[in-house]
Amino acid sequence: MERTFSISDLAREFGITSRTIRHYEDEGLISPERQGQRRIYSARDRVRLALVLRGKRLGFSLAEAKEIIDLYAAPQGETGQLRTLLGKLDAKRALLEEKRRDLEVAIDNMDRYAARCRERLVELEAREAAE
Amino acid sequence: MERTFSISDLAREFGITSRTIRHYEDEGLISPERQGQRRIYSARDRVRLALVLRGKRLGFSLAEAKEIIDLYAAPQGETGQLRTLLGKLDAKRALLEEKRRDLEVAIDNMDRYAARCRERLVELEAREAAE
DNA sequence: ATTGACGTTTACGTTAACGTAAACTTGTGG
DNA sequence: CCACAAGTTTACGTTAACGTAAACGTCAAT
Repeated sequence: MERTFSISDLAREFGITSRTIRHYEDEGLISPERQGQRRIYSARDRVRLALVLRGKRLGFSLAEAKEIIDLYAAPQGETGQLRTLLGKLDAKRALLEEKRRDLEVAIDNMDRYAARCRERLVELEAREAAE
Repeated sequence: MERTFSISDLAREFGITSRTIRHYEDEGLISPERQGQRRIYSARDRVRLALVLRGKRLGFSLAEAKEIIDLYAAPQGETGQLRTLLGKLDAKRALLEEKRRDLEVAIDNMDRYAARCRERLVELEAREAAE
C-alpha cells in the first residue's frame, strides 16, 4: 500500500493552510481521491503540490504553474503527441532559462555592490583606527 | 546634460502602461523630478524601473522589490550603517540563492523528462518504420 | 451521549497590482 | 485661435489568490 496524506498533513508539511490546498483543487491543480467526502492525497498529489509551490516561489501564477505541471502528466501515446509535448517543454524551458539569466545578473550585481561596500568599510575602519 | 525620459518613453520601452509607472511611484518605488506637473525621468529612474520589473519577473512583490532596490541607494556614511547594509544585502542574497536552487532543480527535472520523451519518440519511430 | 479534533461546503471579504474612465491642463503645429 | 497629442489627478472597477466565518458531518475517546 502506498502512503496517503490528509489535507492537514500536507498543510503542515508545506506551511500553508488547508484553504490554500482546496483552492488549488478548485483551480484544477490537484485532484485527490475521496473517502466519502474526505480528501485523500497520494504521493503523486504531494509531488504536484510541491511543484505548485515551487512554481509560485519562482513567480508563476497558478495558471502558469498548471500549464507547466500538466506537461508532466501529458499523454504520450503516439509520435504526434510526443512531438507537440516536446515543443511545449521547449517553450517552458525557455521561460525558465530567461528567469535564470535574470537571476544570475541580479545576484552578480548584488555581489559586486557588496564587495564595494566591504572595501569602503575597510577604508573607514583604517581611518578610525588612525585617530 | 544627462538624458531624460517622459513617462510614455519608458512605458513604450518596457512594454508597460503609464498607469503602471505611476502606480510604482505611488508605492514609493520611483520618484521622478517634475517640470510643473509633468514627470521627468532620469537615467537613474530608468534603472530603478528596470530593477522593479526584473524583481517582478522573479516573483517578488512590489514591496519586496522596493526593499531590495532601496539597498542600492542606502546611506553609507559611517561604519555602523555599512555593517547593517552588508547584513541586509546578505539576507537578500540568500533569498536570491534559494530561488536559484529552485530554478536549477526545475530546469534539470524538465531536461531529464524531455530526454526520456525523446528516447520514447525514437523508439516509436523505429516501430513505425518497421511496418 | 457528548465533546473535541478534523473534515466538508458555501459564500462573502480582503489585498496587491494594476485597468479604466472622467474631467482638466499644457505645449505645439496648422 | 484652435485642435490635438500627451500628461495630470481622482476615483471607482477588476482579477488572482487566498482569508474568514458560518453551519454542518464524522469518528474516536472520555
